[in-house]
Amino acid sequence: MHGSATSSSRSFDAFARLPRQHRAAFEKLARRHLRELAPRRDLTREGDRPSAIRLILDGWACRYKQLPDGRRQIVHILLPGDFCDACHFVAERIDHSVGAITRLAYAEIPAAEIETLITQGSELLRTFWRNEMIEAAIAREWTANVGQRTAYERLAHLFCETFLRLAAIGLAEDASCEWPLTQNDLADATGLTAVHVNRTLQELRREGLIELRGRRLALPDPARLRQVAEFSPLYLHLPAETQHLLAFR
Amino acid sequence: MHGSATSSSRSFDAFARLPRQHRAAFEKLARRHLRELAPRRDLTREGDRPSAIRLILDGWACRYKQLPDGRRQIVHILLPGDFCDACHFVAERIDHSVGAITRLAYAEIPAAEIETLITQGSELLRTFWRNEMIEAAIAREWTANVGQRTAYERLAHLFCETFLRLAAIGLAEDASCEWPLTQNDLADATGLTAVHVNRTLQELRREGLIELRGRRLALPDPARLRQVAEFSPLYLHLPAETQHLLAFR
DNA sequence: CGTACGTTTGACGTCCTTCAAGTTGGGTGG
DNA sequence: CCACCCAACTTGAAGGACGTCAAACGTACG
Repeated sequence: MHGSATSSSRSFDAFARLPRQHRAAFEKLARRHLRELAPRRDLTREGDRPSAIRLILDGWACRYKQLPDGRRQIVHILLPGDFCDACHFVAERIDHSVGAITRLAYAEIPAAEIETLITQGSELLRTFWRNEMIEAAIAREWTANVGQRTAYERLAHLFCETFLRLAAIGLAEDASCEWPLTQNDLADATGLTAVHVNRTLQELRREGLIELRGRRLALPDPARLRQVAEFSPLYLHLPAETQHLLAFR
Repeated sequence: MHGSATSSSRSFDAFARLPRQHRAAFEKLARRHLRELAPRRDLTREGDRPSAIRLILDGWACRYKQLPDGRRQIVHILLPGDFCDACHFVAERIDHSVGAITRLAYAEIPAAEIETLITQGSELLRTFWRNEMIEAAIAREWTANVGQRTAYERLAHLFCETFLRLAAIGLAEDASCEWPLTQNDLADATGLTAVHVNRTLQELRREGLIELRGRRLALPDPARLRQVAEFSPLYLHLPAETQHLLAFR
């Protein structure tokens, strides 16, 4: 049972990262612009003109780039509470696609409404800027991940990052979380083939670093996983109070 | 002769990307805060607290991430006119390092001075946001580059991107430009070894796609290079009037 | 209950790495 | 002006991580 559109949305606040004075207004707007999307459908296609700001309320999505010859690279995983096209005011065209991994619930807030909020103070602009900064930071880490680490380390790193991000928004209990990504998705995210991902996952299992079946991931030994991955969470720029989660600090 | 601190700074305007109403003020500030740095020195180290906004006036630098065991990944190349720590207001700690490739001339503008400018209008905030968005876009493209392309395509792509960025700021003539990166740097930027970079460069030369010696790069057949690299410049978000440069549109 | 999708396995090939040894060339000092 | 030096570049041989191809197996869902 992956994140159905309603099951997990109770446990966290998708608006928590917005400036305090805009939260209520934003939530009200969101309620008027709710949308849903089936798994494996595209939210955004490369070349689209941004026309609204979308906030993911429930489910997983991914940013990906597709080369002309079909090779696909997932470059970011979007989780509940993430903005998905916050570049409305600063880009003419979107340079990548966004695809739903699970069933998705999101709010699609028209540009004009955001514009109004922005005129009331620069906090929102800073929030979007900060969002963009964090995405850039994660993208840089992914470049390093794919460029420098072995398959084994690469997968370990992806598990660390995603698990910690989930934990930070309250979507992980004890040491386990949902895991809707297929081995194909993992391959596209790590620059490997599905076959090699499969063999490497088996190795991670054999070493007692992950348990993974039935769309669910557990991390029996987070400290060692983190060490294997050479994972350091600084680049996620998580709020201080979430830094202590599990062995991840 | 790479970009010495003064040689090439005449030909372009480092402040061109700033909002019109702030350009003059910015330039004045910059003149009061000029700095230089020797090649191969670090401008910023991972973990630093951002304390000023730096604008590169002349020379090349790079953002890079270093794993605990020494492996290094260059994740972005910084050229004249680029901001180097525009994250002052949105990050507690910097999550990567910035190193000078050539001798560097830059302006280091204290945070407080920027803060003053920002209170005069939201244009500057949007500019920084847009900057961050473009860096994120480039970082995503690099992830795809390292994750999906072969060594041959990867290097071709890096040449396309960097050449076009240089051309867009007037630092490329006919079809050639400075090229201060060593084969070691290229290796760190592409996730390859220096040995394999060397062999792959020879192949690119043999195919008539690049000429590279004495810190200078020429692209005899940009259209074919672009095709080999599957390069599409959308993600650079260059102003429309630069899109036509050479065969790159 | 069948079908489609995801996962697993095996054999084999290759792109890229590793290691180790030259060679070239720009810069510096005698 | 030549000798020297060091970094950058080049070359070869051998090995390994990961890719490709093809088939079989498991499992969720209509």
